[in-house]
Amino acid sequence: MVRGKIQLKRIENPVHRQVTFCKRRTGLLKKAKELSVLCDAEIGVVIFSPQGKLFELATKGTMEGVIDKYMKCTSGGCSSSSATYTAQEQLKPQNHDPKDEVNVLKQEIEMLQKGIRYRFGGGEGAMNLEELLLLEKHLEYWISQIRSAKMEIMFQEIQSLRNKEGVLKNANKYLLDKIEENNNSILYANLATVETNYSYPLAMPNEIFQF
Amino acid sequence: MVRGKIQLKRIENPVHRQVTFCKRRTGLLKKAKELSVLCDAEIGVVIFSPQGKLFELATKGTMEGVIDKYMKCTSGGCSSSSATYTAQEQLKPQNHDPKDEVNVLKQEIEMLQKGIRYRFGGGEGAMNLEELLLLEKHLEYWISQIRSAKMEIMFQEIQSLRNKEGVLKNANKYLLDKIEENNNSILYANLATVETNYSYPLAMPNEIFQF
DNA sequence: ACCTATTCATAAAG
DNA sequence: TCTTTATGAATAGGT
Repeated sequence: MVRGKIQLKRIENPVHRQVTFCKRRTGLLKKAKELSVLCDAEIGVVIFSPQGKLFELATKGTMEGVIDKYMKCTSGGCSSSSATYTAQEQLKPQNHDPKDEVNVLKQEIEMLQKGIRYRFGGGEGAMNLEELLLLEKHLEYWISQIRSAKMEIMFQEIQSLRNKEGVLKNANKYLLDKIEENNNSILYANLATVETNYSYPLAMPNEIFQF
Repeated sequence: MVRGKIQLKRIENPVHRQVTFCKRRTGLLKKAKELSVLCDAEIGVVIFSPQGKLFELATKGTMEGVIDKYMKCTSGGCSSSSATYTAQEQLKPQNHDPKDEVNVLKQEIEMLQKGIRYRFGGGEGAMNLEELLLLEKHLEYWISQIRSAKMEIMFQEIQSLRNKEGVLKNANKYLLDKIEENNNSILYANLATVETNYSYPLAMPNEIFQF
């Protein structure tokens, strides 16, 4: 039985890790096959165990076919333009919603990283140092943008939770005072009835009721 | 709502198929990432939509790395560490305390960035492409490490605050109930004194003062 | 390997 | 595309 949410960290117990690897590997390949069949997609999955053992799945053909297609896509243009970004103002996103910004920037970085990997390998399209410096600066900038956008979202959440905490604490304080007040009323009510009928029998110290 | 078991065949309705593709693609990549993290496996996933659009995920490095490793595995034996991947191994910090890790990595990055700026500018110490590639990979890795360490800390804070919130809410609820109870007791106390003609003026139920 | 309480993923609808 | 919701599917931990 699943106890609590899973933690997204490396499983330290080697036995558990091995069992989980086996189960989830099966699950992953099953999901991949399902996606391929249901949606008519070509999918390649490669899994290396920590020991370096290979597990693979290629739907609609061979893994080599998938790799070839992948190479063509990353070099040519399955995804959108990989034009050079030179104008500084293009670096500054107009969008001011942090979440959108994160997604946009993630995509941009992904694209650029693809570009770098490809053109880095040599060949006619290889980049020179100047181009590389520019790209690196762009990447740095974009990474910092993503990070600060994420930070902003998380800080907002933390701030909001802290505010909630404050409100609740005040509410607690108020309620405690209220209870105190009520207790005094009870005490008072009883003492009052006592005093009017018995002259002095029960002058008990109030501290008894101080909690 | 899911109606019955899924049929493992191509979804004919194009809208449904597109939606399902989007959802399941996300799910598949998430599962792959989880498997990689939990079990320390290197995984590459390549998905081509029916329209030929590429979606990819490579854990622990680049897709090129995965493909290289795959090629080596399928051609020769799958025995682990080849020289290409020794650098990657060395990147893994042994330290598992997030805060220390952040500081260490920050310093390393700062140092490296200084080094890059210096050696990038040309002159006798200028780096060649290979060195730059290695450095870029290091930077990418370290930046991601810092980010995830930060994320972990912040998530912990958020979790802690959420817990606090829950505790305080429960406390509030409890206190409100208590007030209700006290109010009833006041009513009871008054009624009692009237009815018994003050024979036992102070036999008040202790529970009133139990907090 | 099997079981099952739980969490997770997701199809359909809004 | 997002959110919601009801339900099927995956799976962690035990046996």
